[in-house]
Amino acid sequence: MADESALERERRSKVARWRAEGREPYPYSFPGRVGTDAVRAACAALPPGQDDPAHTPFRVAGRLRAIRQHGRTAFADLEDRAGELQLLLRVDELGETAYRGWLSDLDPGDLVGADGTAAVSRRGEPSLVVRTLTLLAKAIRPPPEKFHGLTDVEERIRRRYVDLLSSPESRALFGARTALLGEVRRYFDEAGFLEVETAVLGSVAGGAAAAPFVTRSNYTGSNLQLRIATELPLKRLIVGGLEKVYEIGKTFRNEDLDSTHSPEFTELEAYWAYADYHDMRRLLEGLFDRLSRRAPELLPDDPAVAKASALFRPPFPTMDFVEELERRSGITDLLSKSREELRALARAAGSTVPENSSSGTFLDKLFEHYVEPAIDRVTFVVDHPIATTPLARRHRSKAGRVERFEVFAPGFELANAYTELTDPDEQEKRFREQLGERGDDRYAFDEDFVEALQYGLPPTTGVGFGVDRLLMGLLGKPSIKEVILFPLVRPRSA
RNA sequence: GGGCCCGUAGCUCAGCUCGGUAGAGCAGGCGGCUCUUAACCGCAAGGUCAGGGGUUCGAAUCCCCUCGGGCCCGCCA
Repeated sequence: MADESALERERRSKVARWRAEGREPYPYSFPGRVGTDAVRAACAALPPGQDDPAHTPFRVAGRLRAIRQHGRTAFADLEDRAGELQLLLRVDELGETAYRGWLSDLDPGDLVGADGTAAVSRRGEPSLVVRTLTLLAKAIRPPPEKFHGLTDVEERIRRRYVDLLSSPESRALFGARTALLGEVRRYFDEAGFLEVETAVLGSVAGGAAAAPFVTRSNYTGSNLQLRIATELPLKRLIVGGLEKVYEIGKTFRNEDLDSTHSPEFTELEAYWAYADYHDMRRLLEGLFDRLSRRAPELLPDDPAVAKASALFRPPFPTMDFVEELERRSGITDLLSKSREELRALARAAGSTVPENSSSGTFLDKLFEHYVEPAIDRVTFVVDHPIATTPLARRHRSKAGRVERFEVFAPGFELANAYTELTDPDEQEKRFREQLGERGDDRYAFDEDFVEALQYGLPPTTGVGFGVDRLLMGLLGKPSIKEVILFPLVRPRSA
């Protein structure tokens, strides 16, 4: 890569030639252009082989994808965000000198503007008969091969811009991501939730069990952590009387990247005062229903999307965590098992989690082993044992359980919701229990949060879910990297 | 952290099993062609075979190490 390729030399010499002729290969602007869809629309009324008799002028701009020369006529495909449009270059329109000049100076990948009139080719392709071309930026590097594009996963991630410029499908996918996020926002807004932004940097990352990224503040002279969840600040806002809040933002966990985990991911959490987890379930079901209808509209050409998003249409099956686990594993009386017994059962199921893990971890491992592989549709798993989380409220009728549900898609967990624990004294006790059982200082005891609860947290339900995973599920993508524009990669070796 | 697999021209790939000194398509160059759309036809050009080391008369090919990536497992919500 140190030496530029012969291709680049060739393209640079074209830039030099351009400048030598007093023309700017990288102009400042190109006002007045319309989308290629406007020209296609004007072509809709024309029969094959016909130029627009009114000669209505159009100005378009975009990237050249392919150039097909036929001696005294040539075709070029111009692509903008609205789609692709065929440019028709004729010696008769441009004159011999200009025609030859353009064909020798232009390459696939160049950004060009074109002025001309609508026409439909004899083969029926909507086209623009070009009167004037303008070079808007010369591409020194050639685009990927026109048919296969960029296929190497690493290259698609490291140079996402090349993936995007060469793949309309990729652009459509990330466009759909933004549109679906907009749909999520509208849904929560319409339901009366206030979108808020809480701090990414703080002295203690809490609300989940995960290793944080640590950074340093020059101002305070102390270490700061990047948030691992937004749960605790959002509940403080409920204490503050905001009643219904949600946040969509990046959350950071200092872990490996794999097909369902990314060290930085987009999380949505929502908290709703005076409601419980049954209400939250209904709210989420409505959201899933809406997204499952929207996704195939956004990507109508992808059959995988239609199939995957159909899984997000209600009604959803419900699984009782304890009953389902007992049924599938043959274990009886699960809730009365000691930590040692749970550890032995987890080991027997093939788990290698450390000796000193908590009861909750062993229960999670058992569920993961016996139940998760059997989940083949979007499923609500409900009423987990208390030991699995310190933040959910005890179940009002099932002993030894909390009011919690998790949503599972085939292959991964999507969402986690509770009727929140609001009693400050029990919250403090539960924090201490987890801390004591695990002896792990990553479960930082957030005293200020307990103090906030002492001012009074109304009855509240809350949910958190990974937006990237939701998109994977809706769009049928097997890897989280497919739905994140710039996933973390190691630096390339020197 | 463990296992398996991959890295060849700007891009997409073949060659590696069984060692003999690198091949195609696209893109680019030159020439031809007034309706193509993965346009077509002809000619010429294009390579630190990821990097380093080893075995060998000879290494893209076999062995070892390093880097980057993929998949699975582990860890981690």
